Amino acid sequence: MQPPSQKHPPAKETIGILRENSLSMLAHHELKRRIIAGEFAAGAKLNEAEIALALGVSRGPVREAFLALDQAGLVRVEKNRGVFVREISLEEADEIYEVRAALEGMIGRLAALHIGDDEIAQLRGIVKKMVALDKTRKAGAYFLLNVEFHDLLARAARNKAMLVNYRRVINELDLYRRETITRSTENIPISTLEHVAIVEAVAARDEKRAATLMFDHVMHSRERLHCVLQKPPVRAKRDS
Amino acid sequence: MQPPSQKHPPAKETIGILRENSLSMLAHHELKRRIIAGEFAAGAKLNEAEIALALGVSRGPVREAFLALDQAGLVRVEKNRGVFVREISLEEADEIYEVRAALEGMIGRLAALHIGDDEIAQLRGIVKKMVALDKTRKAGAYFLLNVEFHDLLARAARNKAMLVNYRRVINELDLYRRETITRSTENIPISTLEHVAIVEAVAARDEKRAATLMFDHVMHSRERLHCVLQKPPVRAKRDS
DNA sequence: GTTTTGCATATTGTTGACAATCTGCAAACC
DNA sequence: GGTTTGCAGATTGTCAACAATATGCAAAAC
Repeated sequence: MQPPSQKHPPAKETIGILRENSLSMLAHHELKRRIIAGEFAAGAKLNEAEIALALGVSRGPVREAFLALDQAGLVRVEKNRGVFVREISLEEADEIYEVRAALEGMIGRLAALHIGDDEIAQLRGIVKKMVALDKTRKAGAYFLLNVEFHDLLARAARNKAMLVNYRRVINELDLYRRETITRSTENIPISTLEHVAIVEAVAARDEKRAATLMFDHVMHSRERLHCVLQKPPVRAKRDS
Repeated sequence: MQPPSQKHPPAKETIGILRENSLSMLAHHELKRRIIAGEFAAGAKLNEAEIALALGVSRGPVREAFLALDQAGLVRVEKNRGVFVREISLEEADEIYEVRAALEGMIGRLAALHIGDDEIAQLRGIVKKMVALDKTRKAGAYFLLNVEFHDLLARAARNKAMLVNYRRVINELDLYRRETITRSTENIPISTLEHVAIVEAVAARDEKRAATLMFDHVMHSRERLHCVLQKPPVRAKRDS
């Protein structure tokens, strides 16, 4: 990538990273990061040669990363046409919210069983910051706290398979939420109340209540999203 | 792969498949099929060159397929060492069962809302065959009916995201179940009774009951697995 | 006898070249 | 004028060669 004739090129650090990860994996992680961070427009075409050049590798590893990202649901691959950042429609987001609700319900149940006291304290700290933010109504800061809150609970569930599945679903949802540019702040107080109730249930080791509260919290979030978009939720009726 | 000088090489059929799928995708699907079918031993090393030769393609597409299969949780990739058919430990299987229970609960709920009368009839047909099998105690045939039963319900939920996630989890579980070679048949009657109850709840459009029954059914399946293995389920206690 | 070192082999990681396909535009045709 | 046909350029799909790494074995060292 660059001549090795430099005082101390990242050296030990870089060499360690290169030892563990192939260029494909590096490309995979970097592209994943950029997509989630929103550095590519939704539906944007990702040019193989261009990205290979930008990452300083050849097209092979980039192609391998693309296939992996396709499985992760972050890009869409069309034969002979290219790969595109996945676009999530409102209908798809609704479906994914239902998957998330199922997972979060179980996460609440498991967290109530396995969470440690230190983690409960951390949850309380996050909620405290959320309450403080209610006054300022800063959507960006609240969003980050919300992500941290739910990820902490997901880790507290002590279930690696659950954590992997949860994060994949969250990544897909972020792909959509990125499109609803600036999210409304009017619902923050309600959401915060729900978070408070969840922490109490988990801290009380009440698995049934934690599961129900988490499930409902996600489904309410979905409804709140529709409120903001001023559209009724889809699939409320029965089809054949 | 072979000289084109043959009367009618698959022609239209093959050309159509080749038009839609790249060799990477073909390799991905074929390897996925073989892994799920159990044609590779658990933990077996998959040699790039060997498989490329067997599939009649070069190593490139095979490598791309490997990375995708890694994301799908079917193989494990170790840098500079190779890819191996993923081995699922009992502890991992326990975790995955909890993910599955969460998803199946939601599937029961959604299926009760959206399933069609024709599908209810199909479910009843499957259960009928299961009841008939109770007498013969053929584990293999029962296993296939069970897969069909749950997949039909998953499709009846009318949620593509849910279906994708459900099938991925099932594939991972099959990796484990394949190891518990011949499964005990003693629990078939109990499992069948649960299936009957589920169909009734779904047919009655009772979403709450369908959700609970499906969730419990999966968790009971997990317990039955442990019974057969004569080991207590893990993670019954609380860790820090 | 045990451990270590060094090589030979096999396998994976990466690359650049070539083939196949798509896209856009302009000329020809009706 | 509108449609079709046929390039030219760009992009993707595939391959085979080369580089880097791991593995196993034999010889040397202690």
